[in-house]
Amino acid sequence: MTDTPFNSWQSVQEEVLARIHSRQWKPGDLIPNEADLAQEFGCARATVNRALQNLADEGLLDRRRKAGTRVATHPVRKATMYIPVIRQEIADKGHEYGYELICSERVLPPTEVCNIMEFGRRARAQHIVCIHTADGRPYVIEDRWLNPKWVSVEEISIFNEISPNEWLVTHVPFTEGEIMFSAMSAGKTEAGLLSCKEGEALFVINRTTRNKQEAITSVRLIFAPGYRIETGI
Amino acid sequence: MTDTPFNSWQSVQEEVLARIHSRQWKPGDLIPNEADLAQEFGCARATVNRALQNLADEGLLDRRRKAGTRVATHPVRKATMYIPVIRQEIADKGHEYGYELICSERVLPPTEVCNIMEFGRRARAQHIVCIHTADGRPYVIEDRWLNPKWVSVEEISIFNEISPNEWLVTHVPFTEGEIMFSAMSAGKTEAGLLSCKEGEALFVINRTTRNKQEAITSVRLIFAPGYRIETGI
DNA sequence: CTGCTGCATATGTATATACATAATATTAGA
DNA sequence: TCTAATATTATGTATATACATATGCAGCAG
Repeated sequence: MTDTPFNSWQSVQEEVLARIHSRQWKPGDLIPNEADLAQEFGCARATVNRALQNLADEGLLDRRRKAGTRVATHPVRKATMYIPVIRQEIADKGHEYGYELICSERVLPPTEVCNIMEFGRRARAQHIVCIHTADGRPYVIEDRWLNPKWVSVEEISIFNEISPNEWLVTHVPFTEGEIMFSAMSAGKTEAGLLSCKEGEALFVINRTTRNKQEAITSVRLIFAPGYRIETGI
Repeated sequence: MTDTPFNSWQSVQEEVLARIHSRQWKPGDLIPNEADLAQEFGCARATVNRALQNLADEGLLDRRRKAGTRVATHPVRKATMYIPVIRQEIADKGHEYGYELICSERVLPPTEVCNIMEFGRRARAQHIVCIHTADGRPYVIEDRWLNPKWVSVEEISIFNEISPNEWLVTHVPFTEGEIMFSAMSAGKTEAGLLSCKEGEALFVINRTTRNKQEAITSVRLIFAPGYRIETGI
């Protein structure tokens, strides 16, 4: 029985969560409809709606009109990773940030990059390789292709001072993109830049950002050995 | 000028997004308050509120009472990864799923596991190693420690038939947990189980789930070479 | 038995209103 | 001038009401 009044959507959400966790409502179960819950909790339907909708967003409930609300059978583990600007990430860990431009050239991208960025075969693009360091030690290689349409030739010289990673965030807007996590073995190049042994396992993030379909940039971040990315669920 | 009526929170959100993307409202800018926007869009403040709140949830806006709403300076790239049950993941890719139990033993966990799970030093725990296959080829090693408090001795025999990964989802509730992505080199054991070469780079997911602080299980998923996890931003 | 139609129903959303809360800005007091 | 009390303001939320929309299901026609 509930003698406390559920007068906030958060408290309703907590109660619903408690019932799920206590298995009073088991995965797959149909739970009472909003109107009934509102009456039971002594609040408005809108309040219950807010709570249930939020839980549905988080993947704990499945809701369908007319069919009602049920506890998700496979509570999809949704992990939300926050991907900060690299300088920030290093600073947050309490290390001193460093940046070095390794290479900047305007060349024909490899077909792989052309495919991802949906480039014409003949168009040159800006290729930039740089490295971010933490307390002087290599932290991550940033290997990036830029659509020249979005970054003028004059602007490119800025990358002697500031990393594309950081500059782009505040200067070029994007509407959508893809991100991919994977692992690779250090080749000769990576081993050299990251001062690690060849063959070591490296964590890799590939990211392409677009503005209304059109690719702005595609980057591959190759982290030094031992890097890991963590979050709560 | 807006001659179309913004009579749904989605349309308001789109308009706001458009203004951000067009840089009419630049990162750091203070945008008009809800009441003014409501008037401009010809809708109720609640509708504007829903739209802005949603954008704030996605990290595109920063909102503070009294201070107002501004465009996020560092639009934190938030990547949401959906981590399905392995069987489902393999089935979704159109492969035939297979499962094999490699080892099941009740032993003292290594200190590393004890620390993560906050176990006593003397308590034995259930250790399970199994492998998931796609079309007969090794897909991922599941190396798991179970808190015996949450899984009875009788229940353990079920793991001859069904993977802990799958069984736990529907049988043991959890309230929170941590997840970590990293990379490792294949040792002799991993190479054997995944039939790959020693030293190959493998993608690794570590996950610990808890119920009200208390650890239920801690698992390490070691994927076959080439595995990657992707999502949109 | 099959397929279509329409009704009942649960969720989804818009609105006006009212008050709560946080945090800035202002003012009064020492 | 500095500090503390107070007013102002933008967002946050609860409420009742109304209507929109999807869809399961029953009933009907073929």
